[in-house]
Amino acid sequence: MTIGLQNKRLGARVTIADVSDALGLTKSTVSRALNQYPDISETTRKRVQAMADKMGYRPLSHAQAIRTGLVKSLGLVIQMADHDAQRPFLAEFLAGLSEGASAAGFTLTIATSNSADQTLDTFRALIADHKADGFILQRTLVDDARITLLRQSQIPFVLFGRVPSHDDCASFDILGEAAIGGAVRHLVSLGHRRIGFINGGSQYTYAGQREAGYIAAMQDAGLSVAPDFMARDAFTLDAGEAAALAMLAPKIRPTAIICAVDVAALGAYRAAATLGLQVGQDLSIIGYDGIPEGAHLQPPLSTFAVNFKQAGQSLSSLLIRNIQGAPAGSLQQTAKAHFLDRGSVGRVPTD
Amino acid sequence: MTIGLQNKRLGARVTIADVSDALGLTKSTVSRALNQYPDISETTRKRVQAMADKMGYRPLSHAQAIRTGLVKSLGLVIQMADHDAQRPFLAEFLAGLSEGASAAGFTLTIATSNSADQTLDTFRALIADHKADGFILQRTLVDDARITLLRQSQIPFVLFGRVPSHDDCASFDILGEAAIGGAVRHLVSLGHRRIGFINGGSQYTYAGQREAGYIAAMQDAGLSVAPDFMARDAFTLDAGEAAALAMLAPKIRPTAIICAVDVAALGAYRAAATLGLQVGQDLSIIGYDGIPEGAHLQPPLSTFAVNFKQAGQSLSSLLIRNIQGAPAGSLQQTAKAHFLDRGSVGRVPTD
DNA sequence: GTTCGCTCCGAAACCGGTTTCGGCAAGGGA
DNA sequence: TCCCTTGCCGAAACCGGTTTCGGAGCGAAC
Repeated sequence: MTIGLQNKRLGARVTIADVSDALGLTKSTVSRALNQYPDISETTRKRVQAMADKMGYRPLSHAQAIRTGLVKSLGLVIQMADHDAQRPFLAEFLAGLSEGASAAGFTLTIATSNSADQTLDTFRALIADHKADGFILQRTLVDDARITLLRQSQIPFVLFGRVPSHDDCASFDILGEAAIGGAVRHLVSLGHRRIGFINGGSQYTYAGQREAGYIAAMQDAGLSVAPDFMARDAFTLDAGEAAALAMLAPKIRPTAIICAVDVAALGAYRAAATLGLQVGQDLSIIGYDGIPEGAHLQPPLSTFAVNFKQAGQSLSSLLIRNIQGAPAGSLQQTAKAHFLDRGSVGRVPTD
Repeated sequence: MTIGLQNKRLGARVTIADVSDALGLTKSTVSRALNQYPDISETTRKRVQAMADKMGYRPLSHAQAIRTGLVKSLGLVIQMADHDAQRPFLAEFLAGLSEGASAAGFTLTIATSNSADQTLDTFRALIADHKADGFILQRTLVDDARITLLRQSQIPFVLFGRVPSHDDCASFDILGEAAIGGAVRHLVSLGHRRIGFINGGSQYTYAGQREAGYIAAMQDAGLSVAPDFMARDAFTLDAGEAAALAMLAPKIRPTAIICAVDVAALGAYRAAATLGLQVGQDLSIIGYDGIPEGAHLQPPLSTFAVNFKQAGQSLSSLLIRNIQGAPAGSLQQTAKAHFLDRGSVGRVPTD
């Protein structure tokens, strides 16, 4: 009999009650069957599953949420900043996050903010309204208030980056230290011995890692790490230009400069032009990030590209596992940046 | 007495029952009071509101959703494409959408797709699971399957663009025809009479509008619209270069070229360089979109910039009004692109 | 003094699921 | 044969809200 289906208006959603009515079972049995409860016989489990598929039943996630507490959504708060190297890759990053999320039946809830304070407020609001089961934190800071907030709220989260003071968090990161170390070794193999390093914003965790990679590789090569050959907090074109100019001004100057962020490398190109140095010949430059502008430079910038789509996928998959109960400490992954050798690197000039 | 609060564990969410208990009222009264029902006295309404504020009560949107049918979320499906001029502005666009949404208590649910077919599947999934109350459709097509799908699903949506065959939809759009028309008039005022036009992808609705703006302004100025001076479907750098080369090859060639999209203008720069033409002197070029690369060209590209943040805000606000019952036909807004006069335009060359 | 009509709130059903609890029937051991 | 598990499902409570319905209380009209 199809009693109970009669009063349904056409095109209305098929509920769990519709499925149970069609089978002559109760809602509870159907629910437990679909959720793999052990006290349902294999026979009826398959029967229920088949009927649910046939009728096109899809549970309403927000109806489930009120009992289970899971809204099946991942949260991302994008903080607007002028100088954000990840900006050109936002689409790829979102694509990765989205694919990783939807593969597990999760969706992506995003919000934006204009300042660090507003970011925290946004997090508080999203948490209070339980808009997401967990959050992705990109651009991690050495001292990151978001982590503190999420920790005390006991909400799952995953870091895009590694934070030394919170090394037990779930995280995914690109091995910046390995990339920069590789850059040093590559330059050394081309005969360079005076290699400068222009770092990015010290407040970000990546800066410490890339600097450590630089120093370690220099020491391994038996090269001195001269303070004059190191700059910090250059995460804009202008700052990169200024740092490069300062580094290149003395008589004894580097024959190669590694920039922790591509935008700083753009500034280094300008500095080279100002000083009449030919990039790739008189001065080798290696960047990091793989921003589109780098490809249009003359010569094109050799740099380390990051696969942001892959990063997004890994992050959402890690976060979902954390939400489903896996301990955060066991959810840590890393990947390598990919070197794009495009022309701004050459043998050490013979003078 | 605080009976009923005792068995609450610390830090647990404050529910509507907690509020009603604290006031000695029932859940239903509190609910109706907070939702401005007319059958609640002003006195108790204020009393309830005050207590709710004091206790920090915030209704769970997904708990409301199961009865009201509103999840208070706007959906956006981002289709990945290599040649998408809006890509660099995705962050601004999202910021606008997010601000407009959160101002009304809505959040943003986003998904990505890799093809038109997958986009439709994604929409179907989001609709089936009722993940959003309405959708934003950007990059509208002349023949847009998303519109058909959403129409027959009877889901609210708003277009970023105007679609002639669906002119009764809620929409926001930049007046591309006005921008291109303005470009023509500007060039005419500088003495140009042979003005070429390189259009973008014909499948997009913007192409028809910008072309119409070009033709109308040319005719208004008493200038002929030569077929040789018009190209279509150039939405990549290479295509723009090819179109510009073809247009500039004959003896009688345009002294100015208007490109419907900036990436095509990048190609036009290349073509000019190939032919030994100095941009801004021998050849004037005007673009449209305001992509970042344009600013780094020599000379910087004069182009029409779009305020994507504003667009996002308007779109989400229009969509929310539609969701709340306003007829789609009454929800149509337009805005103008902003001309950035940066150096790629000059007086007509005297030869 | 009834009756009528309002205003305002409580009781209870409802939304679409999940989860606890209890019980029936079949099977096994003593 | 009786009792005790065990497997399997139904009944009902529950989650956190919304909405319908009905009725108590009060003032005004007759």
